[in-house]
Amino acid sequence: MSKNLEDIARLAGVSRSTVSRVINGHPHVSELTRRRVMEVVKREGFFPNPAARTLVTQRTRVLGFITPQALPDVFADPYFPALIQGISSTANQYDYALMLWLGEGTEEEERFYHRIRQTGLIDGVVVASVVDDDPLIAHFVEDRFPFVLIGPPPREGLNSIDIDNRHAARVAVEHLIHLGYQRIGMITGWLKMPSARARLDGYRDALRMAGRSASDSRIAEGNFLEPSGYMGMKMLLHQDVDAVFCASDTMAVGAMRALHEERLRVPDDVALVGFDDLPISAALSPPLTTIRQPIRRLGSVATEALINLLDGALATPYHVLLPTELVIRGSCGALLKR
Amino acid sequence: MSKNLEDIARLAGVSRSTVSRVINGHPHVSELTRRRVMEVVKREGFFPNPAARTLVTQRTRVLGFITPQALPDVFADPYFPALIQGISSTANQYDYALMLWLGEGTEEEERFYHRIRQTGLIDGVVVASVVDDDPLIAHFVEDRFPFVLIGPPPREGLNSIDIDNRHAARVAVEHLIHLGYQRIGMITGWLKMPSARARLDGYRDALRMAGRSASDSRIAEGNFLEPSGYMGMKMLLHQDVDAVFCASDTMAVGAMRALHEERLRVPDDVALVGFDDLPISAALSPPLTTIRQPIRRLGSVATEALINLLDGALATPYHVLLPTELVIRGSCGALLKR
DNA sequence: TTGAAAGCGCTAACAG
DNA sequence: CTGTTAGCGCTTTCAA
Repeated sequence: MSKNLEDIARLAGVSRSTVSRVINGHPHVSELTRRRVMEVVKREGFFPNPAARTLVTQRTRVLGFITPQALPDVFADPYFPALIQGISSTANQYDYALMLWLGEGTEEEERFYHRIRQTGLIDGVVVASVVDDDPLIAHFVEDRFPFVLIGPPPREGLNSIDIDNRHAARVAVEHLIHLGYQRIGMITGWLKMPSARARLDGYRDALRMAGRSASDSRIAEGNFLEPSGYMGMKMLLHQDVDAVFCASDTMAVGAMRALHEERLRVPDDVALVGFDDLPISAALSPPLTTIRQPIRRLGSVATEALINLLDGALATPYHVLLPTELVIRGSCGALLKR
Repeated sequence: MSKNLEDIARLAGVSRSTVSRVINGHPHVSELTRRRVMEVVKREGFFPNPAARTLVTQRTRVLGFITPQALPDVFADPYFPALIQGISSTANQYDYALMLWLGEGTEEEERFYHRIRQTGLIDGVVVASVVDDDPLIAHFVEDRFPFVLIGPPPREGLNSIDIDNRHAARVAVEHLIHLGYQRIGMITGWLKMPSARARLDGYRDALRMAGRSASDSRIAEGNFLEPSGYMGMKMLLHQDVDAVFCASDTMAVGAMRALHEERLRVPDDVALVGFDDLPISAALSPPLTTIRQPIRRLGSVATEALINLLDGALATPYHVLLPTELVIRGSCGALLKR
């Protein structure tokens, strides 16, 4: 049904190879033939069969995006859409298509990996949201399959990109310190994830640099989700905190719920800082002070890095940390005069 | 580097065709050879080159998912992740891979469509979040390219699936009516989207069936997003409403913000019902009464339909409306004794 | 039940 | 500058 190179060649009165050359923009084609061929190509709405092309070039111009963890559980929020938007738009910009694999948890990583590889048809992958020592990574390394990581801390031989979680967390906590809070607690993310640990480190950094001891009794372990924020806050209230840094806005919402339930006010009784800057965060009452991350950008930069890697133009090892921004709203109150 | 059929054939002492038969599970292969071949295949970790296979079969076992609108703007929320999870997991279940295209708004639909088609490598697509008479659809129809729609109202010759927006909205508003509210307003979604209009219709249905006139002055046009909920509520307050049905939870959050600002209480001064059941909705104060939609399921069912379509096993025209669920929480209060 | 051989549509090396 | 030709790795008749 659909025409092929041969048909176009015949229609244009040239050979198959000439049409191929024209289509691929090779030099050494007379301006006249080029024009004649292009005309037929346009008229017939012809485009080369990608499978055939792939068969010989070994390139598909398709990228993959993989998240082994079932994302919507971990990042119930705009993280995933924003990331994927960044990846998608950059891929398109460089004329790549995008394939997607979401882990489901129900399936062993081993099978997951096989599904990805057997599908073939991808030149390289962006991998996000891995837990530590994800076996997936080991496989990619072993198979020498091109990939770029989003999220994990820089490591030997891996190309990766992330936001500066540790620094961002430090900034958040320093904000509380500057405002005069004395007993600052933290509700952490899911500590199996590097980002969660980095934020915890940042919290400790801030306290240490302010000459305070970071008592572990003021640290509640959460998992990024709302209920864990609620429970974490309940727990921290026994520790008499006057401010809490939450490793996600979602947990901050949970913390607020706990506070409301106890008839405590934000920020008067307990101040709150979140992390993410969700769309709703500005609409909470009080509006949440939080850390904004350039998630979309994260996806874009990772994708660009991958494409460069495929072109042999990436200076490896490649490690980038994107800066974040403290967004000050009402949940921390003004300078305390204590 | 990677082995091919020929290599495996040699290793197993059979011909290329026999290996192909074994791999594709054809009958008429002796149990003995089958076993011998499979052993070599396993040992060598062999899998057939998908491009070569596609070249001859004209099938890729790859599905596409397309959303022409830049989703994160329209559905700032879990809609997108949930939908894509449903699609992805069902595709995987049937041993299909998934490709993704997100519209960017910056690009004309014409080019968008070409990008998709030229990439080739997909057997069919699931299309979500189209506005009315999206030119994309016309193209697919014209090219006889297999697709299933998520979201639009049933239409001649198109296979589509959706939740029953109209009925769901009616249920939501009837809930308010039963509770005794008298002046029920609505903040609509982006009326260019069929789902937004269907919800508006449902609102009118409920009022009409209760023998009330649906005064348009109590309808505020929004766009699904938080700020439009805020503004819509501000406007409706002039209309002296005692309850408001919001076409999205996100707008309900905005509405709450407006109410707080005016020092009005929910539900005592104004009752609120949302639509979506976001994770945070249960955590609002008061917790939001809302409509829960089976978004993940929507993706799954659409994908299954597409796969059946590809297998020539779909009874067309195919139109399905998935049921929703009213989730009653605190934002509507108890039965009023008026 | 198995093998030989013909293509699927394209790129690229080689001649001319 | 252009055409001829040999594959890329697989499926699928057709014979045996």
